[in-house]
Amino acid sequence: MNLKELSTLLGLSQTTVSRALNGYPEVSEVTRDKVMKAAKQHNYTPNIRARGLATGRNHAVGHVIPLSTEHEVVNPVFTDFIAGASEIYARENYDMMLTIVPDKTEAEAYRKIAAKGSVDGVIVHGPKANDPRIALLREIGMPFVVHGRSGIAEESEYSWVDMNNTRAFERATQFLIDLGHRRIGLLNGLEGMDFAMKRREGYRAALAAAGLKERKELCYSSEMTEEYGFSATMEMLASRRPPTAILASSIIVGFGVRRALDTSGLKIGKDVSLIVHDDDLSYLRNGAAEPIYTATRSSVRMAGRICAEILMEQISDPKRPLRHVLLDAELIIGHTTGPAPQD
Amino acid sequence: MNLKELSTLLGLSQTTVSRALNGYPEVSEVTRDKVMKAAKQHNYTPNIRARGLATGRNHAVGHVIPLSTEHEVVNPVFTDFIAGASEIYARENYDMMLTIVPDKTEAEAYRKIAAKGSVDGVIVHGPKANDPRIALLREIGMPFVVHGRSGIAEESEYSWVDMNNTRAFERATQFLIDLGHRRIGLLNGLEGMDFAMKRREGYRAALAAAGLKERKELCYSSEMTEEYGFSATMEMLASRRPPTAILASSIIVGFGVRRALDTSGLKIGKDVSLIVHDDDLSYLRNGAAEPIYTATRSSVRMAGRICAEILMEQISDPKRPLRHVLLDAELIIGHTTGPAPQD
DNA sequence: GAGAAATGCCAAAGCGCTTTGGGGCGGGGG
DNA sequence: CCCCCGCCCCAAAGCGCTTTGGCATTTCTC
Repeated sequence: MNLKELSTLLGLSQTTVSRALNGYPEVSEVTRDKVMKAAKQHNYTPNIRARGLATGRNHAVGHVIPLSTEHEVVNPVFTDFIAGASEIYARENYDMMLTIVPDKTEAEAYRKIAAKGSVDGVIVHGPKANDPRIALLREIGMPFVVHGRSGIAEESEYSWVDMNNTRAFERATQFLIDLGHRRIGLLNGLEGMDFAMKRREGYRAALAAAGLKERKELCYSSEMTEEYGFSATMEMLASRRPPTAILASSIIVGFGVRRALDTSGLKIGKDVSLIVHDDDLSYLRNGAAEPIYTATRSSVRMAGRICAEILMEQISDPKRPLRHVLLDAELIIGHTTGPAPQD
Repeated sequence: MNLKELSTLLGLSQTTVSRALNGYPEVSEVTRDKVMKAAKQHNYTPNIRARGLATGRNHAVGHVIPLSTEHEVVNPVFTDFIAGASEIYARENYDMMLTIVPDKTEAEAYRKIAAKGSVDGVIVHGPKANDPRIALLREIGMPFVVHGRSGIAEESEYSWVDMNNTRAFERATQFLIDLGHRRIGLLNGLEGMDFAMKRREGYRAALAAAGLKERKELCYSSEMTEEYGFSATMEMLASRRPPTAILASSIIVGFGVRRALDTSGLKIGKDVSLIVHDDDLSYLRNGAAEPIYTATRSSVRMAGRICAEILMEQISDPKRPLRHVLLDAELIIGHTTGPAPQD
């Protein structure tokens, strides 16, 4: 069923039917009702391509999600981020186009997407500390929102939604120091990612404030897998001066830490304390009633919603001022932290 | 840059340029070369909507992924499935449209997608044991491939890619029985999902073969979260006759089991054995060199690739016979299983 | 009651592409 | 020398929609 068929069926012109459907004031309420009913009855939906061609607007946004070339892993937070974003898209009747791209060829992917002209805007995932995509997108002139930030570009020059990584890890570290811990391991995300840099800064700041030095042998950074959590912890535990507390950049890494401690016969929250960052993923809830892990928490699904909302805004009126949203992570106390053991 | 501009720039007609670009034989090689070069140089890509309008083919496929309404969780295997599928799409220059839909309104979502006409085919995720979507899609007449199967429809009437859930869980159960286990807990996926039914069948078959009865109090089914693994295990352990082995439907559930065992002071692989199903997710690798968990393993990323390939086939030639791919899961031995403890 | 202002509808152009149905031009066969 | 056939290329139609500009018809104003 297309517009033409529907309109002849109704004995009206295509113009009128189109206008009735799109809420233009030039048609009477009686006609509009009739049209609406007929459309519903015949399950008519305007062909999105044709509409896009005619209006120049696509009612679609793109997500380009980077695939770590080295490790072939796509960040598991995307499911929830996208779930959040798609709530908004559904409401606004927007489509979501997904492209998974090896991180090396990302820039090219954006260019291609822009040239194909099938989306009205994009969301940038996983910004590096020094990310060329921001400049690229500004040059192309396509609306975009960054999930996170990138150290290199002026923050005021693009829209972003980020959590306060620095502050979160500063507080977590501080909390451990207050509990008497002096040797605190950091299992950070992949070096080069902006969020990882910022977390390390927070960690470092808290240490400095307590007059402690950052020790290189306690700082790891890698793709955030369970195996990484395990092996890095094992390595630290085997060292001459093992940590009494560990900061892990994700709950999955935390799983690995837990396994390493078990394997080593150490009691979590007693022999070694653990704080994880918790993205509040739906399939990785940090406990039901009561949190299991002490964690810095910030919902990535919420971030998805906000990103999408801002992007919609930006698309519908490109003149709108840029938006910057900094989400605060809460520090929630679970069962994996306790006072530093006396030695 | 559009076709018109490019063609006047070259002093050729739009027809010729279009044909040169699309590999039609009616243009000379010399001209084709010139056109290709110019296109590359000016970063020209045909507007996808216009092409779609003209050809009736969209060069896009849809993924509708169900969002568990009750639990608001989207299955974490999608990241890897989609990563696999998108390898194929990238190769064929297809776009991927993603829609996340509360599972209640899925049927409607498919209808809408069909009416909008923006994709050439879809992949069906998370089929229920009794899933109306298959009949619906056949009725609509849109090419589709199911990831998994659905008990209700004739398997020969649609294309699917599934792993051998029944066989995998039968083997795993068998393996535990051979180790002397008699009380084996099953932490299955959500009841109603086809894969969960099939896994339970396998479990039951192995028990029956050994002359054992399936015990209701040892069979759980739920959304596959860590918390579920934990609490179900705790519950079983607290019962009069706790299990000596547990079968978990995902590695994440397995994490929860591990935590429950730790909490209870039980040694995994000694006091209680554990086998998990491992979808071989990139961010949840079951160990690096050596597997940690004893597991039934089947790569969901591979399944994604195969689904996408079959769908492409089906789209390019709808007359092609339907395809059915049954992937076998391997049983890999890790450190979480051992002989049943003597009591 | 005549002119002005709404009101409700329509015809046609145009978005950027593919594709059908020619048409000019050079070369080989009769 | 003429004709016909390939080889290359082109003009124009059409995909399904929105939107501009315009034309009746009705309602209002004085």
